[in-house]
Amino acid sequence: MRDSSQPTRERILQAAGKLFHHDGIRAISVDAIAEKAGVTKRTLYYHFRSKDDLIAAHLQARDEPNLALFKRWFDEAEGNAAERIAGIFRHLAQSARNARWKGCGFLRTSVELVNLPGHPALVAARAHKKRLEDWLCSVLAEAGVNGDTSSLARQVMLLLDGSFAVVLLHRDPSYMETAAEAVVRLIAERLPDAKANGAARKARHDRRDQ
Amino acid sequence: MRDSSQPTRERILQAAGKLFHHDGIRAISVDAIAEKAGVTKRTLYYHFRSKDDLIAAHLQARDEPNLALFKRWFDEAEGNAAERIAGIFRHLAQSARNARWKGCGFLRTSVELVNLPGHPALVAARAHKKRLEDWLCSVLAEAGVNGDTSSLARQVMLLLDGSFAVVLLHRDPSYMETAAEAVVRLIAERLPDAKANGAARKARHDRRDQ
DNA sequence: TTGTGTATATTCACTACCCGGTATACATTG
DNA sequence: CAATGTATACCGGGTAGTGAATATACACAA
Repeated sequence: MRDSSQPTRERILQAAGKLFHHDGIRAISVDAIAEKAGVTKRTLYYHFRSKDDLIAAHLQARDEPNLALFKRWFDEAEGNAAERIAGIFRHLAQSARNARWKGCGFLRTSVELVNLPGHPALVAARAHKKRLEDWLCSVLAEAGVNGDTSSLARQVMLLLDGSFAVVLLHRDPSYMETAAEAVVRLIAERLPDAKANGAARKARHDRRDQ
Repeated sequence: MRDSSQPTRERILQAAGKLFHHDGIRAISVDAIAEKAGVTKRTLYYHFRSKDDLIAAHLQARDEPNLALFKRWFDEAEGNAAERIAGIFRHLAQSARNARWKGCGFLRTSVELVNLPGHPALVAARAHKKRLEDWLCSVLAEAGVNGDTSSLARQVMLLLDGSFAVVLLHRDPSYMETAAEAVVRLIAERLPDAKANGAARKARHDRRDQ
């Protein structure tokens, strides 16, 4: 593929990203995206086979950067694993205070396409969430969490996606602080370096029994 | 309003409910609703001022029954408050195993209307979720939960709406069992009748200090 | 260097259709 | 008659997607 083709495709994806995020994929027309990108609709259809293809490509393009952002927030946070994961939620709360914040594009897309089971964008959305959950699972395992780390990672995902949904509905970012508290409570007592904590001692004891 | 007007209006609402739930509000046309209800579009517009009005009326009509269902699931469950709230999640998991299950209509509507901030349906959706959270809060308070019951109710709501979102995305009801586990862990250690539990003893001790 | 073929990239104008909502006339009932 | 419903037929506007022509860039031959 030629170099000069990249910018145009990128510009279309960027324009689509902004508009999709702001109004939702069904509310935005192909014409609006083309206009925002400064190209003709016909050019858009040269780079993408259909609107559905464009939606899928948009989510695929967001996968990596989104994951990287979460990892950066985790890396930059201080404290044990529980506190650092909670840090992600606090960063999210900060983002959600911006009026333009519109929740999670992957989640929203999966809702908007609920009646199209095989849609490629749904596949991309699921893959993204799965990758995030797997990363959380590995982080918890590395932190030496007792018991079933994959179950704990799923609980964190429930709180994360719950935050996206609830904050979008109520437009109240404080729910993300609430989620952060829950995350700490669920993880902290399972960490090996929990000090003088009855529950943690009991957990370690249980594990020794097996 | 006349008696004979009620069935027609009801039939329209019921048809709209089924179609909205199955495909989403933006994917369903007014014509489709009218046809499903067995009336002409003009009749529909006699009973409802606009499609937006119909959407809002639909959510308002679902508010009470939905709440009642959750309360019934709670009442019919056995065990302490934590177990009975977890019972709601297990009932939800059972529902979600049905292929026709499509998540929470209130949540989905709030996503589909994200670009229309003042939409009456959004008001209805928020009111419903608030009512549910308030009910949870009162249930927790009656169970004698230690500490901040409203914060705990918010955590349960995060897990509930997180379940709706995640299960809809992955089409995997087992996440609701995971949520049930998290609910039990978050609530149980705060219950006054927790036996020989170090964490619970600590919680009671903290409260005595204040 | 100049001409020519070819793949890439883009534009304008267009179709066929579906959408929410309505004007108007007709029916039923008290 | 008058109020409440219902039916047909229609409107303006927006939708995803396309046909045909054109512009650009570059390889290669004369």
